[in-house]
Amino acid sequence: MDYNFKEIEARWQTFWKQSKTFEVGIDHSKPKFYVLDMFPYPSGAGLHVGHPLGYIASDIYSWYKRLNGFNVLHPMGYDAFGLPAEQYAIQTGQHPAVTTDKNIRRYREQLDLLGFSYDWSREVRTCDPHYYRWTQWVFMQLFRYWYNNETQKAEPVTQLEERFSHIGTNGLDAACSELLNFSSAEWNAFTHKKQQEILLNYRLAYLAETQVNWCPALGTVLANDEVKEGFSVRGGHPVEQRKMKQWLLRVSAYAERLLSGLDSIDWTESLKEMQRNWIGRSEGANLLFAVDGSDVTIEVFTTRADTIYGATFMVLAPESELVKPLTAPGYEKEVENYILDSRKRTERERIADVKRVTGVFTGSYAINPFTKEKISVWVADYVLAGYGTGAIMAVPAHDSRDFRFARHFNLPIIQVVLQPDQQPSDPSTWEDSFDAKEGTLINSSFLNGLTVPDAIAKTKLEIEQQGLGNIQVNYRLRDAIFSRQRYWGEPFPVYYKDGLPYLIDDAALPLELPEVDAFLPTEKGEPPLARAQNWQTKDGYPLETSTMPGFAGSSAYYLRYMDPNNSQALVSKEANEYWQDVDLYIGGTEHAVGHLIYSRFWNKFLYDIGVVCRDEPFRKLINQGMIQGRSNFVYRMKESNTFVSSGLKDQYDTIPLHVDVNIVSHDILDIEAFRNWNPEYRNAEFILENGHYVCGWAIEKMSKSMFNVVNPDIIVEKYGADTLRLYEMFLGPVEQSKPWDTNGIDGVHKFLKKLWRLFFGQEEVLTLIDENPTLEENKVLHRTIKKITDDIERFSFNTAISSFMICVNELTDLKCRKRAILEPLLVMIAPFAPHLSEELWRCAGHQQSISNSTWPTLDPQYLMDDTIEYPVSFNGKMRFKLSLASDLDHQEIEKALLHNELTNKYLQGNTIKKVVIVPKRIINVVF
RNA sequence: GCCCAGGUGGCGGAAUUGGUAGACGCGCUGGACUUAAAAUCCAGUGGCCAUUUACGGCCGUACCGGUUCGAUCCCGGUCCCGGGCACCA
Repeated sequence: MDYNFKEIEARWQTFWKQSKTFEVGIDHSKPKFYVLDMFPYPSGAGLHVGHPLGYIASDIYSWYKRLNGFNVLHPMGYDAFGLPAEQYAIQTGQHPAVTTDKNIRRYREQLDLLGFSYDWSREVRTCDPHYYRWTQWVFMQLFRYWYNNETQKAEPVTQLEERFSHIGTNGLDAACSELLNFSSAEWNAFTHKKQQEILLNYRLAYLAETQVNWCPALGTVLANDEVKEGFSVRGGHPVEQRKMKQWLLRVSAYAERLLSGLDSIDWTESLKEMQRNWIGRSEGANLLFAVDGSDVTIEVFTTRADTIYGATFMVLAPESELVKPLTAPGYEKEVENYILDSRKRTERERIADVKRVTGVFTGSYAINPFTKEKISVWVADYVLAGYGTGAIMAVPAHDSRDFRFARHFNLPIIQVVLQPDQQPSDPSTWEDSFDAKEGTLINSSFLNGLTVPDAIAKTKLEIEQQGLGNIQVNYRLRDAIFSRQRYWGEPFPVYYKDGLPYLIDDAALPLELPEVDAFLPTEKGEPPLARAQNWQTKDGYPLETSTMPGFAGSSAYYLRYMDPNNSQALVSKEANEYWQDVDLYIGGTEHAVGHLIYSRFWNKFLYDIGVVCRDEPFRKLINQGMIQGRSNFVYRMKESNTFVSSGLKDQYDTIPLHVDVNIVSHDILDIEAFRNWNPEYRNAEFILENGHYVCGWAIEKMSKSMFNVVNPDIIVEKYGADTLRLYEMFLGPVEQSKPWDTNGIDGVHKFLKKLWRLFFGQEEVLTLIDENPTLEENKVLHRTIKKITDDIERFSFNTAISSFMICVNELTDLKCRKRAILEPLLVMIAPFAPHLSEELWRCAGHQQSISNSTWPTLDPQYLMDDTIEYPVSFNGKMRFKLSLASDLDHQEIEKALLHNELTNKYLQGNTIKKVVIVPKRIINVVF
């Protein structure tokens, strides 16, 4: 019987669905295992072969765990709010809910074709009110809590109010926007409105003024990737930075815990490193600079207080509140113009563009608190308002940006750190700054001769003693801006009274997204929700018109899968305590700092308030690589409709054009299909080589515009889902990016056919032999068990498939048809090729699904070898192999070696200096 | 610019702890089967040199240098490509 994948795959997909094979529930008799994929955003383009890569890997692992006796939670859903659907809605007028639903259905169809073992009864969609009521609910809790630095945990704002009414801010150590001081008497005397304003200063969800990319022509706020060089991508209108009142989440309160939590989880070091950099903890000092002839003080944060004697000027961020008071008469115009100019640049452009040096002098002078020298105060956009205090002391000799600035504006440069083994030199001869992390201090009064670390410590001490500032731990991690001036997102459960925000009743959740007449901002530039009729509470108070950002819905979805239909809670205690946390999380690196920081924050907060039992949500994390496209090219002769085959193209004047990879096979163009592809090519002529038109190729991003998109549907149609699953894994390590090339797929397809033949031979009915296996057969099986188990454990699926190929080749050579060998092999292949395995399992006489069977046990006796083939090297070069009994000791090996005549040949009369013997590995003769 | 990852045959990749570089597969070449094709099977396949009996020799993991008996792997530097950089998700 032939391998008929179409029939087999349809049969088992139906079977799994009907018998709910992969639906799971709480089962205390089994250990739990939670395997999660980062849920997709259902885009209109559907899935291409790159998307399922991680899903296949996680599906294999889920099967593997299931076969090893675990109760495996393996769900899937959709991250369904987002800009593309809204953009499409603006263009076509179609409601985003409609297009999103359509896209989800398409995604589901494509996912179903691949035979994943998801428990679809747990599906979630972030845009579903039953789901987003819990996103809104978490937001409400964030509003109701503040962060106590003393207990390192979130606590109810009601308790904070109580505290204020008893002792005021006395002894309070809270995460807040602004440090406040008041007594209980003052608190009690404040109006209700004033009290609410103050509480907002502490809430974990709070309102604040932030910078946004404002496009006046479109009347809306733009995302960073909608802005290019100061203009909107859509329409090319000018974009400026504007302050706007927005919701923020006080993520920074959790900075220390987000940092230390990394030590307890099994993520790659590189990913942890990215998060550490994102959190950006730095120890330093806040230092106060007086201003000459003014009572304004400039506060700077510096990690390099030791270089204070080299601080020769100061720089304020253009957004700094100090700019205005420090602009001296006569300088207003210039400063004003500079600030207007800098508003045209996005933050990213300001950080990345180090070559362009811009800035303006304020006309003011600060006093260096140590040298007492007057130093000029400047405004420049390389200083960012969001980090530290929005002002810096510039040490041009030892910071490259400060150096370039000083050079450009002719400001003094003083060397204060001397590199080890060097003499002081005149900074005016320098080409660049010396960004000194080590060395000794010079030109620095009481610090002279100290090493950098010692000088830092001594300066800090001095700062504290003299009251010039304070020691401070600073984080680069910023509070997350949580408002979007968009339609297609979660509405805030918030209304305004007297200009202050209040939460709506819990009972009013979910607050559903209202209908609007257009998905655009209003004429006044308000967000789309301002268009909704009656967007207000029952009492007539206006509701918030912003919506939540994309990461809101994805921050706790892994919890909702544990208990997706619970209408009383985000997740029940029982479900959370059973499923606990995600054991394995697979997704792309593009989420390394965004989603993966926010959801850790979100989870820690829920942990603090007792909703979840685990402090960290994702125990182990694997980043899948991207699948790139492999584009094909045809070469058209200029000003003609003649195409030249790749090998001959240099003999003509040609331009390369992308051609659809789906009409090219092994780089040979299907000329007929090409002519039909585009009317323009109907009458195309070709210059062939060896009777073929050979295309050129290149590795590029997989995208429609490159005509290199390959859909899983086409592959499944032609080769079947099992082949696609296998091939995606065979392509290379999951974590690595690699190009998709359909040409190689024959190899794994042939392998599956060969596997099929191993069971069926030429017969119509499958008959396995119940004889005892030979030693050789057992060796093949157990070597494979060892290899496959190891490979799956370390997520090396590509090498696992190679091992299967080797195993099947060997068993085919041995003509093995024995049940005791082939059945364990089948169980191991089931995670990779589930349809084919179920079919053969059934044909072998089993009534139950193969998913109910057990992973084979390794018998180490079959791994032993009596002899070892030692590679013998001379001075590190492998020369010949020596077969020796495996139980020989060091001396016996050396003896055997010296008796071998080849040894003398390669010694060429030299005397042996040393023989290195690594047991069971290698022999190296040194002469 | 900063942070992270990667660079091995014609191609995807393997080498798990510093120990035989190129497993496995694609492609290519030759052969078997066939009227023919498909399918299947067998052999060869990093480069250069040698090949007149046969054993071969040299080079080679982006580039330069170092550590080591031994380096694709560790260290220092350079180049190239990909991802992220806070409103794409």
